[in-house]
Amino acid sequence: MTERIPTATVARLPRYLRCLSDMAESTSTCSSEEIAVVAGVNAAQVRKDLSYLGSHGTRGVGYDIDELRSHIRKELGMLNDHPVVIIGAGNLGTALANYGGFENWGFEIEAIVDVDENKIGTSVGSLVVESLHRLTEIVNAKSIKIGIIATPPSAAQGAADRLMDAGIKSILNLAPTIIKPNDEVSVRRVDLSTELGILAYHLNRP
Amino acid sequence: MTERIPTATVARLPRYLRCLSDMAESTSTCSSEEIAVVAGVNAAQVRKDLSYLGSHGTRGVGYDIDELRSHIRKELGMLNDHPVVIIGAGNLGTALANYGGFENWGFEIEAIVDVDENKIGTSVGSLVVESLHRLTEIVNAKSIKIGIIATPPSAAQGAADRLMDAGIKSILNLAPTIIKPNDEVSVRRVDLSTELGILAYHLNRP
DNA sequence: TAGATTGTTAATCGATTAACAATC
DNA sequence: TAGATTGTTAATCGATTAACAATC
Repeated sequence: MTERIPTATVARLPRYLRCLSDMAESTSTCSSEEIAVVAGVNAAQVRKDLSYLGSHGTRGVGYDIDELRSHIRKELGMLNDHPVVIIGAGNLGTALANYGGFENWGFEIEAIVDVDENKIGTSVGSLVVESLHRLTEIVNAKSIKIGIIATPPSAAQGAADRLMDAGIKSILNLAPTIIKPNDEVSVRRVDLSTELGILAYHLNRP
Repeated sequence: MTERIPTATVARLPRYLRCLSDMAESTSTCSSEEIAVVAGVNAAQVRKDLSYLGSHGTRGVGYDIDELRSHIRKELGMLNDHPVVIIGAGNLGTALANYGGFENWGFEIEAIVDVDENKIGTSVGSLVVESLHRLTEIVNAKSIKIGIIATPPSAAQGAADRLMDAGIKSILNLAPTIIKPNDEVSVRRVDLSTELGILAYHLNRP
């Protein structure tokens, strides 16, 4: 139960959670096969993934949906609040600050910072853009552990360095560049150009 | 050369391209080891990946950077233009329409559509938001093969259905929900909540 | 008990990496 | 030729899946 869960499994758990939410409306119990069909994966995969959370199913019956959902939420840390800071108040940073999808996961955008004097002080949703210089102060005051980089690529490494200096432990990098983390932080990168590039590649070879 | 390249390799090629751009400023040739260090992967991996493009290196010497870059670009289809349509003119769709990172890949946002009467007709960058009803017409007129779904989750499947009806072949789904594709299209999903969720999970177990 | 379904083991598959012959 | 580095094979590693005993 406390052993390390493979990242591939962690990445699938939110998907199961969504399927379970949908299923909860019509039934209170479900089989791995049913989850598998809705989630579009193999039933053995579902059972294996769920077994990392401990044994919460009942042989011959299946899984109690509500119980399973709360186990997954607990495992993913969704029961806690996770304050987040965004670096970069451009289009993408602004979109994220206004993005509704984070809240029911416990992610709350607590601050958005930028270096541009013209942006500092302007409103983004319910937030006011702060100066990057105040990053450490803000991170400490709000106990922020997660930062999102939404800067242009040229500024991304600088942003990452500032985040690491400020004591951030996890970084989501949305800038199309590779940043060098130190040993203390985990980084994940989402590169929309690469995603489109993979689709474009498959366009040519069906 | 024309054999199928593994998706994992396709996903790394853009990264190599970026490293090569950086290196091109100081040298005209480089080894797999040098690329590996900058890209943060294993040198054998680099050679294996590049070997899918055919043998373009020189033993004892390394790779010609310019030549390798154009081989990768060609393989990824970056030499062609790829018109793209965005469904959803909310914060995320607007951010993408204004996102500069796509152009040098040959991706051009040709249209952005929405169902909201209040949004239709308004400007987003150099585009005007069009009605979703005009999707097929626009897709045909501009020979669009790639669509990006930037709607709320509840509208994502409908958006996907419209895209497939219109003859779109590749879909990038940014809505936090799973869409059911037909056999004709390839779909990739980017879910920022899940990415944050994975980071949050790692926060608790270092 | 008979039927259903889990949890887990073992088999399979695919991706990564080490090693090294080929060769510049 | 000696040194360097590719391209590729074989070994390793990890993830997925099939199979089935356990058991509700």
